[in-house]
Amino acid sequence: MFLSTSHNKIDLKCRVSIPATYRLFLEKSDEQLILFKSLQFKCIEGTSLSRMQRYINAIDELDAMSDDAFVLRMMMADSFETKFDASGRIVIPETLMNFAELSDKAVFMGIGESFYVWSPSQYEKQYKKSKQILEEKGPPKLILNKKTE
Amino acid sequence: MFLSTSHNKIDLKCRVSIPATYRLFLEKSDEQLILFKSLQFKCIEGTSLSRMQRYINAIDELDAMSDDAFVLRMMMADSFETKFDASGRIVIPETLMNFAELSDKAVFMGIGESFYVWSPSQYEKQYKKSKQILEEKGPPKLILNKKTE
DNA sequence: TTGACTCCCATAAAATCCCATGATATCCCT
DNA sequence: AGGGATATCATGGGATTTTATGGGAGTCAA
Repeated sequence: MFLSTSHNKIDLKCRVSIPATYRLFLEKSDEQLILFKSLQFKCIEGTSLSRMQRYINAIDELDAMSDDAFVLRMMMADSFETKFDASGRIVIPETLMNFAELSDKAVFMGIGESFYVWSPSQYEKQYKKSKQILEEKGPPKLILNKKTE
Repeated sequence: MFLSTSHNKIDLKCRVSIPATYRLFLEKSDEQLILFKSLQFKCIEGTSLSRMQRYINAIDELDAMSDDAFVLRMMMADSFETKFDASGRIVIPETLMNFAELSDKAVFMGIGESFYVWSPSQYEKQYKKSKQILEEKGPPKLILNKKTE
């Protein structure tokens, strides 16, 4: 599982250490790491190859000219398979650096099956936003055991 | 897996470097690269020989005398098995150069099981369209429903 | 002999590997 | 529970390899 948050440095070669817990999770399940542009936020999303595979399979099931197919193809085209170096770092592709407005610092935020990579300022913004929503609207209704019908 | 996007040059001999990640994916699974006219767009589609076989099988499922089968067979007839040179380039057949309106630049767009080769202007168009759909309609439903299984 | 195609060599830029180090965290023995 | 020994983590930088690209020499066929 990808959990917890950590703040790591991005060096001049765009290398960044993936938090050890994330790395171990991937290694233990013998998975490749995929990075791609988030469809919802100005951040990078990271996940396992096999999870990405699910979306790839979905493309074949859609009408090639459908709106969903267009968006999914773009998502694949903006995805990158990454490799760890000997010390557990990856290189963030330039496209993704620009998209997420990253420069020298990255905030890793684990959300279970995947994780987000934010610039510190974007992270601050999202963090404050969620805090504000929580204050205004109260805690979300969360149903853990949802009955199907 | 064919992922990510790259912009490569086509030289005077119609040679173009296949992105190293694509090439390695094919080599690792010991597959030949097939290029053919896209059935949906004005671009070249590239895929492995074994996936092409599935296309051909799908055509056989159709009524052999139908217009659909006829059109599909005509398109498939213009598919090419390609060879890499020592530095990982292929020569784009003239038929495909014309069909996709390619001249000196090619955009490779990985979409999972296959990839597209666009002229820069056609690529722009496709990219903008998917971006616009994303803005207007939001992410595909299956992305939001992030349940495993 | 004139194209068209293939093989071979060259190179600048970029990606990757390799080694080093300080800071934490973890272990282990008493 | 202390407290030093050991491993791991995050980071830096140089050396090496790979990638993308250009161009020429050899080959085959019409």
